[in-house]
Amino acid sequence: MKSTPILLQTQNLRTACANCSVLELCLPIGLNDSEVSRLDTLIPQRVKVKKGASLYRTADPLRSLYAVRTGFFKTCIVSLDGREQVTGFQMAGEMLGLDAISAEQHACHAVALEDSEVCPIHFHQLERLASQIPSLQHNLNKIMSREIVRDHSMLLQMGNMNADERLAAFVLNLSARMSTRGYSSRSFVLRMRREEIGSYLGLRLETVCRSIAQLRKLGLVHISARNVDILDMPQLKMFIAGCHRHGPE
Amino acid sequence: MKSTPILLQTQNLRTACANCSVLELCLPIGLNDSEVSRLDTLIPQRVKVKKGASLYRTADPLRSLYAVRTGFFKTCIVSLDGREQVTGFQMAGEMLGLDAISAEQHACHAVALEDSEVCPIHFHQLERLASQIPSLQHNLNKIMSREIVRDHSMLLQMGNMNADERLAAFVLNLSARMSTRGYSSRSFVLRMRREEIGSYLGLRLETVCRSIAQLRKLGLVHISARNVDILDMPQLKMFIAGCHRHGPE
DNA sequence: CGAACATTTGATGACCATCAAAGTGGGTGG
DNA sequence: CCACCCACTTTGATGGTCATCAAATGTTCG
Repeated sequence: MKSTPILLQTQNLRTACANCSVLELCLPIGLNDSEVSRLDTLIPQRVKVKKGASLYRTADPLRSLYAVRTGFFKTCIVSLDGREQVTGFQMAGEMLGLDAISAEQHACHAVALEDSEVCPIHFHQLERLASQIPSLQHNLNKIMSREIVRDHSMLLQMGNMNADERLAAFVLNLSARMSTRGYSSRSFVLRMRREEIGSYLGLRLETVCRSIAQLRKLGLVHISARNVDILDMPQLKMFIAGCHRHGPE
Repeated sequence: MKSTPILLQTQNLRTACANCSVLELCLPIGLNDSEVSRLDTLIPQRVKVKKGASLYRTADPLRSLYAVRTGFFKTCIVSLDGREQVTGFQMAGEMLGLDAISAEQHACHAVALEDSEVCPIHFHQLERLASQIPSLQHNLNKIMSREIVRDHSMLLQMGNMNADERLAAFVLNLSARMSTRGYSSRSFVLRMRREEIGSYLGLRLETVCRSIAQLRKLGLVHISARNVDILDMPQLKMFIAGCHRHGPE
């Protein structure tokens, strides 16, 4: 464990959702100016999290939810006997900590995969404010629901797709999220190691490598180290729809 | 497809959460009497769903969430190329439809596995009422969060457990939920077929059979047709904690 | 009671995990 | 700035687990 629990606090000046680059992806989406500034009051200061550091750990009491402002996180759970499962990767505009609401304590471990910055939102204050701002409550409901839909899609991948298909779906998912944030959907950089991709997809890291090689051989993507280039987006989408030969012919 | 979309409507008399046997497990938990009766007003009538019938289908517009009053459901999603994944089994006191909030339409297909009864709760009315009753909103948040935690636990099972362990975890999960509802945790009846268990666990039905045989051979459970008897609860729990020999010695 | 459906068990093979070793790249300190 | 080192990645060889195909047995319900 080289992760350090140190959270660097920054910016005593009032933070402002209104100026945030992911305003349109995040909790305040659709709120009017006055509502946004009321939400701002729940975020006294942003918090920087160094690469490799934990934002929170399993069983930490729920204090805040966290909106990722910049950077990249993974969340993982660990079974009683130490088996680890990455449950998600979170990028700018996405929320961390939703699984803590259920038992008032975090059910997973959140680690920054690069130097990152989050907006902590005190949860009980958020609930109170949400009861006064219907669209804020609705946004929170939608964000939680979206996470449920995403998880179900992962279950489909783990239950019904082979290694190559899972990797293709993973790459396409990242691609779509990059695109939503205004980055290229064709070319981007992976923030996580092969082992973490593997854990997320229910595969070993060697299998991830082999699937990368396979997709490259098919001319669908080129992945070298952490650099991803999607060469044939339509075919890649066809690939996960099962429209490809399962035999090598 | 033999499922019929017919929903039999019953009971014009006012329904009453207050008299419901799963009041303490369901959305109204912790509400006071007056709050419960306000929630009641959102449930004009209960709906019966025959075994094999669909409560809703993928892409149906979100109208209501559904609390299961009696019976048993499965939810499943289908990929573009027709691969099916069971995403959950729901019993009395559990909510159906949470995944529809995200896109205002259902993301899965809900089918009754036995004659069942649900309480439809008009979602937009629920949101409005929840903004007036903080503990109702909090309950909804907790229920959604619990679903997220459950899904993450399923991902751990699919990603890190072998077939025998998944089946053991599945049986233990049902056992705990039966117990919560006042039924025996040691002896109960499965409502789903082997194929549905398999889909849920990311296994083929034949593998489910073999894992059942394996757990029987180890003296942990006896499963015959749909009847489950847990013979050694502590050992069964140890089993999924990885505290068992992986080789046959 | 019988037909349709569900479950069980066996035989075989595919896919992926495991073990092993070589190759690559990034960060750090000299 | 370069070289070294360590962590990460890639590729190969082998075996185990689970999927597939097949056939027999059991169960349910009209």
